[in-house]
Amino acid sequence: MAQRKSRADRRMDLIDAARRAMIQHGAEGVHLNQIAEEAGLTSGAVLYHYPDLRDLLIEAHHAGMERFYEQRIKKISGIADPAQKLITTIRSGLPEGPDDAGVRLLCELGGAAGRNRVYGTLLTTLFDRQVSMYQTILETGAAQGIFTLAQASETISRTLVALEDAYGYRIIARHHSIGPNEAVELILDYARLATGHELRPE
Amino acid sequence: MAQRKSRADRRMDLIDAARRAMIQHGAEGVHLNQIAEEAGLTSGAVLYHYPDLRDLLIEAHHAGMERFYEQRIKKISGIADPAQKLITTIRSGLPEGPDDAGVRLLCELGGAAGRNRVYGTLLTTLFDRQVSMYQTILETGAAQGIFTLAQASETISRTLVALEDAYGYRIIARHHSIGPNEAVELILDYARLATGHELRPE
DNA sequence: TACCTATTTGAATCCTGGTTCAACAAGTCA
DNA sequence: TGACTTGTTGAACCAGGATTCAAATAGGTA
Repeated sequence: MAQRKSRADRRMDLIDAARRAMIQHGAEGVHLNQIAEEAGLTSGAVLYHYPDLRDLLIEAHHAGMERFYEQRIKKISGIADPAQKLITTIRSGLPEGPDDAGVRLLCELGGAAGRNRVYGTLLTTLFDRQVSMYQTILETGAAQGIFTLAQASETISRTLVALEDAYGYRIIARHHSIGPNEAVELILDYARLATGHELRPE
Repeated sequence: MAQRKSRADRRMDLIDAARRAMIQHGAEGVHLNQIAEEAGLTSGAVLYHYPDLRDLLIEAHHAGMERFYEQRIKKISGIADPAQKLITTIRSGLPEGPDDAGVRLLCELGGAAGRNRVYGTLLTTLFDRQVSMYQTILETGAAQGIFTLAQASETISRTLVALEDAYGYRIIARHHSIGPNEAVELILDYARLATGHELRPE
């Protein structure tokens, strides 16, 4: 028998297992048994913790987003210079490669969001939070006279997040000539135009 | 009994039915019976034409993309002025609303492309074709002295297609403050920066 | 008209996946 | 230690989806 665990621990395991299973089989194509197997449990045990599987899937997506967002915040938290901060932020929004689990999960959601209000709201919220994140950086830089913004800070921020999203999809789909490095460069090229800063990575 | 049809006609019907069914139930969550019902047939009849359902799904996606691309080409074909052409092209790449069937189908594919090479290739090909489309417009405009390009035409084109994609997802997910009009305006705002043209719709 | 073939049905069958639940195991606490 | 709680299993059950195929039927054709 699988090791017995506390309710809280097991739920965390299941959320993780669901994340992995969804990446393998799709957010909507995933089956209870696949999640159970991924968690090293039987389907009964999964149902014991989540009588309604949809709740587990939503929690898994939610957790995936939080993790994604927290990781970004963490990566940029120590950087003082707005220009370097901007560069790092852009990098942190892209998948590391076609198999990047965090972004894969987000991409899964894109289609489902059209059918499922909860998923739509989750994605929308994430988008808005990322926009705010960029806006703070841009306005700090502008206030310090480092950036000369060519557009409203909200417009630039939305554009940056949109570009991350779109190139994320390209990378996941294994575009032959757009990988993580090319995507960073494409986005930076826009950012230079929008901030009037040369944005050279240190 | 459903009206008897020729092989070619029936296959077209089925492709259309599969498109509708996938939009309702997801590219990977869709079931044979749902497609059959959508086509007004029994599951046996569907299997008679497509012994392997995956072939039907791929053809349906392919057809959806072709239609999407052809519609864009058609909308801009009569326009001579590069600026107006650019504006119209941008509009034609966005969904008309959250229920736009063409774009919904494309969004379905985003997640699956990470798992399925065929889907990845389809999306990649579409992306590249759209980039070429923009590139032609930009270079024509530049040659005529109407546009003053601030970046390489390929970079601008990629950025434009990426923005369309990303805002398409936002619109499908029913973002509260980004609808088709706002998305057009956001993209145009970038296009102004990149082309040096004010891009006023006539 | 009568035949021939391609298309479609409907029922039978198999299979997969979800759901339930009694029994059991592993802790916990008095 | 023994009773109690909680987590887990495994088997039984059920629903529904895929697959198969003989039979029915519509259209085309000679």
